[in-house]
Amino acid sequence: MNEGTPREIISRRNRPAKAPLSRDLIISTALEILERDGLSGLSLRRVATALDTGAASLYVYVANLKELHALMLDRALAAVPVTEPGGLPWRDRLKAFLRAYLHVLYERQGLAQLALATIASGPNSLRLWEALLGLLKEGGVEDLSAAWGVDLLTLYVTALAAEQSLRRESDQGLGQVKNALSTVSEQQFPLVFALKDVLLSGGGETRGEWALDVIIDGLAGGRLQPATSAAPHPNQQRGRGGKNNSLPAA
Amino acid sequence: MNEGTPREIISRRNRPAKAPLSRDLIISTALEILERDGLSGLSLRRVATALDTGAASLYVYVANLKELHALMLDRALAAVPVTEPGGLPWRDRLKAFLRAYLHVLYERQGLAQLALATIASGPNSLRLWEALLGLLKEGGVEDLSAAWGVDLLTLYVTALAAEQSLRRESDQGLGQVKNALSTVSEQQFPLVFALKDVLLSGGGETRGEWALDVIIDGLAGGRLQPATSAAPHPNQQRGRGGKNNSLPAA
DNA sequence: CGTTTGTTACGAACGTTGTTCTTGACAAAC
DNA sequence: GTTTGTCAAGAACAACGTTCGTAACAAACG
Repeated sequence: MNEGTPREIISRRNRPAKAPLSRDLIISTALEILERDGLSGLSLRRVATALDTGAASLYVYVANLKELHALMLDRALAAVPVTEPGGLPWRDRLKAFLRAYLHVLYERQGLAQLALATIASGPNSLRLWEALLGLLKEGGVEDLSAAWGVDLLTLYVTALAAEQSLRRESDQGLGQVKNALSTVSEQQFPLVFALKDVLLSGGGETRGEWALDVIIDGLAGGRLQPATSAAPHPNQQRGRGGKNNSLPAA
Repeated sequence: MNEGTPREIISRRNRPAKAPLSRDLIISTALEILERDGLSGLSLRRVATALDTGAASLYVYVANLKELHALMLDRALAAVPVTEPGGLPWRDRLKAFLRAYLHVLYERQGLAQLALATIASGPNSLRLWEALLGLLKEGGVEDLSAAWGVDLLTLYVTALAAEQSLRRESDQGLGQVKNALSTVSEQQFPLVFALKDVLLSGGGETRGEWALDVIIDGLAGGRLQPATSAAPHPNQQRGRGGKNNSLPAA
């Protein structure tokens, strides 16, 4: 453990053309490979080859492939802006933020799938959490709902990006579902049969917009009071639509 | 392709103790291994070893590891019941259904992570889609919202189960976030600092219940009319709180 | 009964993967 | 000039998915 020694990672030997290895360089190179070849094309050995070195050399700067994944995710999340664009209402700002989040995940091939498999807890994740909490509290969402809402929103945005990312590799992803839907018999699954075209519609932006609206509606409108006790009332039917908000506990 | 020949997969040679290989047997064995060792512990070779055979033998019945994953997922989803328990209101039935769905995914170790990485289009998925569509339409959700809502609900339930499943491998999952949260400075991220305990609270059932309520609220209350055109109004502030439920179709 | 045919089982092998061990090279400190 | 600490990187290991070739066997055919 080198504690107390604030080591600089400057190149100690003067290599002529080859840049010295560093954590940042490894992360950048890995992100380039991820963007070019997708998540399945990313491996430690490929990163090492791109850096013109051996795979073992990377283990000085990165403990694990998992740790590299986490570092890559946090680095990529730096591209999500949190500065609010001005005097827009909180709901529009929240949607803009989530849209930007979704966009960053959707932009880089394989990043969303990486985000799903990685628990994000780096400094950039904290920055996004802070921004989300601020927006939710600004909208009048109470503390507990805001805290859990952060998790709900980030989790769903990530999952949505990953799903749409899977669909882009179209032949296996969308084609398989399309095939299954086209062979559905009306008698067995009448609703699926009737809506099979609608089920596949709305690719790309439209669907994400709609979904974000749904969740924000649920978060903002319900003014939810999650049960703080471990065992909530089983029949606590939280009121919807403004009516019967105060049911006596059954 | 052997079309027209309805081949029976009965054992052709009379093996004394060893059961004959079959697709179903492979799937069952794979699910057992998944439950015991998790997704990372599942491999074709392990399945083959458990079946007392070589890995190459499985390729007669299963084209791919990916295909085996899809088959496993569909088999596991057969455990989700769709029969409604009686005269309960649709909202309770929907929640019960989703709870059961979540439970099945959460029960088997690694199944949720498998579900996230696999595009489900087997017969059992169709069965669940049909049930979900029925429940949503019963609640007055219109066609387009219902169709997209099926995707939203299943995607989120899967992601939620996977997240909580990741947390069960506690030392890496939850501990990492807990660590990051404990070292947050109040000045840099005041909101995260203030809510750091709440952010981690509500493990297991409570959080899932709350999240399902939020989404159903958003789906049912908004009476959403997703924009069918590519460019919806930017300032269309859809009504909340039970008022103006009957928007004219845009 | 002998031969052919089609299918299943499975060892062997190939190319990758993540990770560790070990050796060698080099700059700085003594 | 020698020692020390750090980084680079080749070699090796175990495990992976997948393919190839071959042996075993039931059924069909002569």
